[in-house]
Amino acid sequence: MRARTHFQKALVEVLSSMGVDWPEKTVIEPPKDKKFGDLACNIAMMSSKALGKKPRDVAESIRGKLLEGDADKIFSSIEVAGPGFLNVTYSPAFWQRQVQIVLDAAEDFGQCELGKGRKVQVEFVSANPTGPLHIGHGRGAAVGDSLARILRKAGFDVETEYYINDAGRQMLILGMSTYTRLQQLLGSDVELPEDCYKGDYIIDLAREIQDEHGDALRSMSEEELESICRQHAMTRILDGIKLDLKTFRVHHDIWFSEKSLVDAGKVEKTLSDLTAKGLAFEKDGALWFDTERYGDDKNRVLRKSSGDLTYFASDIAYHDDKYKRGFDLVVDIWGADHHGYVPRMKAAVQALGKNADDLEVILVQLVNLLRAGKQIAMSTRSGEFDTLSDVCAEVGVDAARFMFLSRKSDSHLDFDLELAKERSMDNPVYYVQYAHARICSLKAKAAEQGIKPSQVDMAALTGLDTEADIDMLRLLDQFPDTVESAAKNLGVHQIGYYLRDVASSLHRYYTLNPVLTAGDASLVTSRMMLLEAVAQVLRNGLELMGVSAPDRM
RNA sequence: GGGCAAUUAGCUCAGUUGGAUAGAGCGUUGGCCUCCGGAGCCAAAGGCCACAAGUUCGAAUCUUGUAUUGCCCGCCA
Repeated sequence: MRARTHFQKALVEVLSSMGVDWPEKTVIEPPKDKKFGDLACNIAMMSSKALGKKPRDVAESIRGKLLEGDADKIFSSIEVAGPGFLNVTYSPAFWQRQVQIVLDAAEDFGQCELGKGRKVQVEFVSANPTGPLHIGHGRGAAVGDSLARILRKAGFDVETEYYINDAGRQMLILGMSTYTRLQQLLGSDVELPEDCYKGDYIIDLAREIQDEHGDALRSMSEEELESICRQHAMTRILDGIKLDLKTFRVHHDIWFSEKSLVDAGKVEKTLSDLTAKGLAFEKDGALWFDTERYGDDKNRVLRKSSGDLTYFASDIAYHDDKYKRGFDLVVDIWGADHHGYVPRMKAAVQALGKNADDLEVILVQLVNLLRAGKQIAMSTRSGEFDTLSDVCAEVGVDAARFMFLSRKSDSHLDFDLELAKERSMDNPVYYVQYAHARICSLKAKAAEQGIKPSQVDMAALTGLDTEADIDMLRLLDQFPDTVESAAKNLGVHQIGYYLRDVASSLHRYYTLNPVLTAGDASLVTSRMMLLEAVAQVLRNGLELMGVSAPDRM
């Protein structure tokens, strides 16, 4: 059993014997300072009012009952400290069993029950298929994909989705851009209209059409040509996006077409439903949604006086569709410049009969692309920007993903290409991977010497009794808590910080404690098993980030 | 003008239901290769958690105000 689980269970028993309910704000956590033991709990302060006694007195009586019930001497000490904290220290034997727990669970170690099978959808990237993915999309892709992995690990039933904006004006502009480029290739002296996409990739697409259809193009009508251009451009760009994401180890279960919503009449249906409920109304020739009643600054237009639908209208229909598919929680990952869009979307969700909390929006801040400290200018309009595939090709998928996940989503990220290639602590992906490779190297060497830890009796683990051993074990025991916390707070970056801690502990352990040359045979094998458990946790953590754990570097 | 977010060591950043003496990396300074991978380790210095009030046993964390910075504010997508 894990330490926190054990402690909580023991406390619940003691409290119920005292006739007190478990206080909601009770916290059990490893204290900042090791001298306060392995775990600290504030339960005496939390329940002192209900018992009508001083926190320290409550703590003392809880302590007594805990020790009474501890027949197997799992606790090596329980202390009352400060204002009434209960600090417990576990026996070495308890910690040594963690090796077995990790090795038995193997790739499932870290799994927890937080989600209880709740259905969650994570929708991310969803870039318009009008051009290749750039580095900003890459961050959203890394965050979304990693979040899905974490939520799965935390016991949620997760589905990932990409929403394809294939119905709006952007597609017309894309078609027009390609069409114009094609005209130019055919020798016509036309200018590219102002709002068109100017990237060179559009010229490539036009050239493909030229190669495919040849002289047949000259006999086609303008409508036919535009349609061919639009179709070809969208299909090819979407294929490119799918390929980029695959290379980036990002997976979407569902690719959902906006056009399919519109064609099925679901957008119109949603609008009439809102109108029927009295939430939408006509004004100045347009149809408005009364988002103000849900706290938005102002009401929003659903259908323009021109008759065109706004994006907001199809977004509402889209989210309605999501909930009708049975998701308990919907997570949307957006660029932070869309933060003003959150209140109206939350309003829409409530109008659909759900709670505002049934939609979580993660805002991903902009990425500053740098090279050796100097900013690289990015602009889709001029067509000069760094694509995700360029960045991956230069620094590698592992470094890119780790870098994207190295900050809270909602804070700006400086992505320095030179730094991402560097092999130093500035670039922790190598630090963490190196820790794993070191263990693998030891294992290989051990195998040469005929040491096979997997066959060793668990009793040998009693040799793991130094402070360094216990520190290591305690840290491994925190992995499931880290997963749970990352899932609960949708804080994807927490995994990377934890892994840096584990790697740091491993490097220290490795430097200060001889493993293969420890002398005593059972000590050698028990240390090998400890390191095997460390490697397992590193692998599991890196897997959550979508980063590889190489055996050799 | 209104709204959202941010402000923590020289730099880049962690710190989430309020907990004990505020942490990490980089950089700086000084050490560690007879030794399983030095892409490593150890140690030191470095802080008024932007500022000011408030809430309470206790505040980097919650409330209010101020300052600075970024972003958003269309019948755009």
